[in-house]
Amino acid sequence: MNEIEKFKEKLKDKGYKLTTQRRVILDVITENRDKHLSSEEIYDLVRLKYPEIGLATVYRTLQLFEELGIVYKLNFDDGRNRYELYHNENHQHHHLICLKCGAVIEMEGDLLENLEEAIEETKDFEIIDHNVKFFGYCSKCRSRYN
Amino acid sequence: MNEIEKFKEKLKDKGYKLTTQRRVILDVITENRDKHLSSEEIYDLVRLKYPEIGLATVYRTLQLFEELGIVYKLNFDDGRNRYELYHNENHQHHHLICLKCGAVIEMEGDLLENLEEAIEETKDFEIIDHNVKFFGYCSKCRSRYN
DNA sequence: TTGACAATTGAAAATGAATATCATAAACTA
DNA sequence: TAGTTTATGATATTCATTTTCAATTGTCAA
Ligand SMILES: [Mn+2]
Ligand SMILES: [Mn+2]
Ligand SMILES: [Zn+2]
Ligand SMILES: [Zn+2]
Repeated sequence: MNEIEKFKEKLKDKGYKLTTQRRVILDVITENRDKHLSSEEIYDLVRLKYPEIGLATVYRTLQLFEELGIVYKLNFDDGRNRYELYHNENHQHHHLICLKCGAVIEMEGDLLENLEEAIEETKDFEIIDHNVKFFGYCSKCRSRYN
Repeated sequence: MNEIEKFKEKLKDKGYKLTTQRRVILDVITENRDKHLSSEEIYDLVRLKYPEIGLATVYRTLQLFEELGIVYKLNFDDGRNRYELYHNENHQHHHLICLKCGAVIEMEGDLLENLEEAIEETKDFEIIDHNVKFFGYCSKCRSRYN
């Protein structure tokens, strides 16, 4: 079963229809799997392939994709939602955000075992997901420091 | 030197004036040091003491307090800014947010040594601050699970 | 203590991301 | 293909936050 078929099935499962718009939006996100695009950035890219699309459709579709577990919503504190393709391992990649140039670097590996264990024990809190961001200076920006 | 004097000095240092509005806003935040209030919640509390204050002043002041390191801006993904008093240790308390009741629990202690070390080494990234949130179910919500 | 001047304020308008509304259009299904 | 349902695009709306600007207030030197 190919990618599109899987996608179609995921939609059909919940009574959603496969539309050109949804397909194009998925394409754009897939072609930019390394990026962390905002809704409007996605809108702009989608319009290159499908100029008639409406902005509301993009917003609606991103919401839908999040529900379906196709996409993961990110918050980089820049006042807009950002999205990345959901890969199973999502619960263990962190984002490093450069305070100077805004670069976003991914850190694979969870490495939160200590902390999560301490939380579950001392706070009796069942962790479902986490959101870990580091702010600082990337290597480029460090070299041309002051 | 008392609290107000310190505050006055912090302002004067950068050419800011000590106004009644700023003093009242600081009071409200201080009296709620255990909470994580949003801008509008702060506005409502401030109005009880100083009804003539304008909403814009509250927003402006919270921004200013953040610049001055008096207050720390939080993002709990609920579409509004929240603030807490800055205490030196800020770089090491995490927030646990209950997905059911919205409770916010604080987890003292950093416990990110492993992770931060790995980042600084493998990514050559200098960490200035981090933002760590855990989403899950608090003990109350766990007991009346389903 | 006063006055000059810069900083601050409140009210109101403006912004910007996201959502809601609704008539029309496309997808699915029998 | 017809009939039903879901989806779409254009537009209006919401809501938090920011901007604007005339009027007020705090500071500090004289
Ligand atoms: Mn990522
Ligand atoms: Mn806190
Ligand atoms: Zn950088
Ligand atoms: Zn709870």
